[in-house]
Amino acid sequence: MINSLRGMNDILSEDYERFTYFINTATHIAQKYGFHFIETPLLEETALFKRSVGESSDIVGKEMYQFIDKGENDVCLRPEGTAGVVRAFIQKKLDKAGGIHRFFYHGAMFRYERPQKGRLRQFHQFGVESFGVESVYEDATMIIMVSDILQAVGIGYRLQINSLGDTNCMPEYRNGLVNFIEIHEDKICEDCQRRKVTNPIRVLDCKNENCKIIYKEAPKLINNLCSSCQDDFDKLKQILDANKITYEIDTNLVRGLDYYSKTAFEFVSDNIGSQSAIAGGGRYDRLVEFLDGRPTPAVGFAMGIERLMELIVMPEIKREGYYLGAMDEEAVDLIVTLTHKKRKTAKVTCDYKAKNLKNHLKNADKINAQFCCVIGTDEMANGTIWVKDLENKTEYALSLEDF
RNA sequence: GUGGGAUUAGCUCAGUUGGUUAGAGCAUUGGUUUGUGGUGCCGAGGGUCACGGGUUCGAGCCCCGCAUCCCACCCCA
Repeated sequence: MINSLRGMNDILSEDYERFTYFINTATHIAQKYGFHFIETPLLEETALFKRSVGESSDIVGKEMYQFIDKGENDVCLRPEGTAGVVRAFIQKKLDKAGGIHRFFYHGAMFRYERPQKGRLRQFHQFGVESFGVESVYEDATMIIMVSDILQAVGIGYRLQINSLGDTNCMPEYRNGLVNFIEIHEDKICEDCQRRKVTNPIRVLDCKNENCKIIYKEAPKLINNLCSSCQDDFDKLKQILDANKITYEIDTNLVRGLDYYSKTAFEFVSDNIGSQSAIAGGGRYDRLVEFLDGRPTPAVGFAMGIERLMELIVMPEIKREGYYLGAMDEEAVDLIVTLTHKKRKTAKVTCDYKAKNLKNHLKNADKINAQFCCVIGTDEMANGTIWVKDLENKTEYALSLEDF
């Protein structure tokens, strides 16, 4: 038997119902916010991710499905959605066109990691990206949209926010942090010593207990923001307060992707194990120009659908459609014909085997049909079909023309 | 990539110190006082005990390897 590859799942039956229910709900909400669907390729040039997600990130460093194709191109299965959308945005010259462009997407992402609950090698994200809006109102709108989506599917969450600064204040802060790290260099873990060179901000996120204690004394970016970033962060909090979105400020929240600046946020759930981040996002004002576009402010988020799956509260399933069955072999042809006629307007399931009434009722009930319709000898004789509404238990005979 | 646990019917799980033919519930399927479901009763099918080796007279059980899942680390959605 051939099995699926490690960390790659089939989605069917009940899972598929949940999956599409989420996509449909999120799509509907994104459209209400004025976003438009965008589909980008699963395969992109490796350089795209190296330049956007960043060489120092774990994603690029060790988690990419990277290979050389038959045309000798260095390519990757996309590990996240933003890079491709930004590439498309630039390639279609929307950066030069100016104005505001808002997109949403959903689809498979690939990361070569060790799988566990809530972490797969092929997984699915729903995300949105907004280009051309500098205002922090847009950042808040992103957060509120995530909140709307989660609420719509019945998922509780905690929201953590932080500001990562911009080109004004971040470099200065980073220097200060590196100085601090160097003073304590002999006491921190190996990972942090590496991070000092590759991406010093990441040390704040270190899980090593010893390191955590040391970094309590470290300078905090939140206290070193330039006035523009500080104003935006204050405004963001004010907007969230005004819209009754509760949040926690997590000064150690540093997103793992290099392209973020200013607003960073993460939605977490306490009910799904250690892989608790269910949505994450933030502002990335520099990314478009990093990828050779005209400088364009941008902000977005992504949600991990598999992590949401078991939390989604599904709407009550309602009885729907018809079940047709025959009680005599001679009536089978007739109910098959009626099935095809009825399918033009309704969901219809047909049983090809003659059975007694009890069996048909059982079957109709099992598939959640609203009407169980049966033809037996009596009906054959007088040209009718027996119909029972399984919801309100009424039953009646219809002439075949009226059915 | 590192460490730990698990793997027995379609699903959820029992299975004694290693000892005849590996069980249950649910699901599937057949019958049922001969045309009334979601909730009766009786029966049936369904297992290479993940896979590959080893120890033993004998392995679901012990040992080694391997795959997958789960948990933790790392990191992220």
